[in-house]
Amino acid sequence: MKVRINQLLANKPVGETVTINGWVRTRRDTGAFSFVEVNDGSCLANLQIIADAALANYEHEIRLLATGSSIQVTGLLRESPGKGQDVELQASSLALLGPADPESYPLQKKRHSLEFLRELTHLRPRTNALGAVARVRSRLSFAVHRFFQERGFVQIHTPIITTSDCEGAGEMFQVITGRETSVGDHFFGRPAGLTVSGQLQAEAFALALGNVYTFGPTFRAENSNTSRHLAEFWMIEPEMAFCDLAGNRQLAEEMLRYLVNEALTSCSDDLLLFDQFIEKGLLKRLQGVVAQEFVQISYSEAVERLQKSGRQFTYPVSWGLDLQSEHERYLCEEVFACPLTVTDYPASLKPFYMRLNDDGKTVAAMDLLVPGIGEIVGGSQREERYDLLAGRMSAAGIDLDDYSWYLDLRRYGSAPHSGFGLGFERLVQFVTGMGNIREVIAFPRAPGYAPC
RNA sequence: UCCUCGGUAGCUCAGUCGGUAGAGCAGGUGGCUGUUAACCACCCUGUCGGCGGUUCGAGUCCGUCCCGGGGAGCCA
Repeated sequence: MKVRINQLLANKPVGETVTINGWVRTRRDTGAFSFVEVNDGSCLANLQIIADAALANYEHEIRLLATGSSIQVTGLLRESPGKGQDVELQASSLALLGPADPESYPLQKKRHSLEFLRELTHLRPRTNALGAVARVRSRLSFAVHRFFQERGFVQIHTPIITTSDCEGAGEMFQVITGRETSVGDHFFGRPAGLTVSGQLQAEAFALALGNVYTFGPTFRAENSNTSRHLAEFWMIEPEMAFCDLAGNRQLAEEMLRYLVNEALTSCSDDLLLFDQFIEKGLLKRLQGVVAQEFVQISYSEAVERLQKSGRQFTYPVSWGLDLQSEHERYLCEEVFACPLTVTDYPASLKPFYMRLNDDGKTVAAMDLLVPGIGEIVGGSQREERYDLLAGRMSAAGIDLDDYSWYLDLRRYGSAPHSGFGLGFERLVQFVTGMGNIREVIAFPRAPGYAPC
């Protein structure tokens, strides 16, 4: 019976004959037999194979098995007399499927730096840490859908090629065919780009179906070279009709807590590895996120707190100026030491679609900041009042004709509505403790960087 | 894009005052052992990131470019 190692280690069917497939992590020889540790990607743990010298291919194949080789093993599962594992597989046959030349195979049975592994984008999922990231990411992705589906949200596949920019979301990649010969000769009849956000289109569906969400790739042509930016990343964007900023904030916090809890319960082995080797204290931090209420303050309160802190900052703090990274980090990491939502920013700092508050100066915006990463969620209540929206668009220099469809949503049956964007990779960073966002996506894209 | 710190063996790194390069791991060979980052012995391994300059002599000093880390801006 062909089984996966995670099943085998969970059920421990001692006395049964099973077949496993996987890649050799390390081999140790004794006089009469060899220990072969195999990993099949189903879990972090390896399975220890006992390959006896009596096997036909022992001398010319098994004893030469190198790290990275793929093998198929059939044998009897039995309790292990040694320390370090409960069960082991006594091989009755061991077939070498794909050898890996130890002279040239770049992955060794030791720890490599994450920077080095990044140069081996195609091989790094075979390592403990990057394999664990892939499993955690997959669980989180699934949990995102479960979270929304359990709450009656409808998933919308908003367009990847778009002709609507979303102000404040960054620069767009242009989409052209290569056949265009003159300016104005556009495949779509007008200039098009890769989406920087599905928000505007999601709003159209929220104002029809109530609660919707998108979860798809997003593209930003910004020349950002940081540990938390990618040119191609995945974003989750819920949009809710008849929902104000408070409800919006509540959903964001509930969602973050739900997803962290999902990782804690279904990826405990992988998280243990991160806790040990990637970020000491990760588990404690994540458990805190699940247990405690997040802090919420307004932008004005934040400015006040920063001014009264007595702390010397590089950048000035004054009402009307944007909060700098150092300010956000101070509040989030030192003052509160927990996820922090900052709301109601000055209108001048935020894009046109955010709803103007009654004070006439601020908008119903929110940024959810987490320690170590900074902004993980950015959202707002949307401006649902036609005149106010049109006014802010004009002030921003936007051609109203280009966005007449968006204004229509306010012209007919407009309703208060809210939504946010959650950067999926930043979530995976937060959950795994990975310091660089390029470690949490399979094939990262960044300025000057797209190797495969 | 800006600031800053780096780039030396397959990997992780050391290299003093400028005098021609080393360790651990990996790899190879042999030995030993229910081992588990196995262990012991021996062997192999270099465009010192590229180009140019200073110097009798450059891994080391200067210029420049490329690449990487950290920070900043932009944001998710």
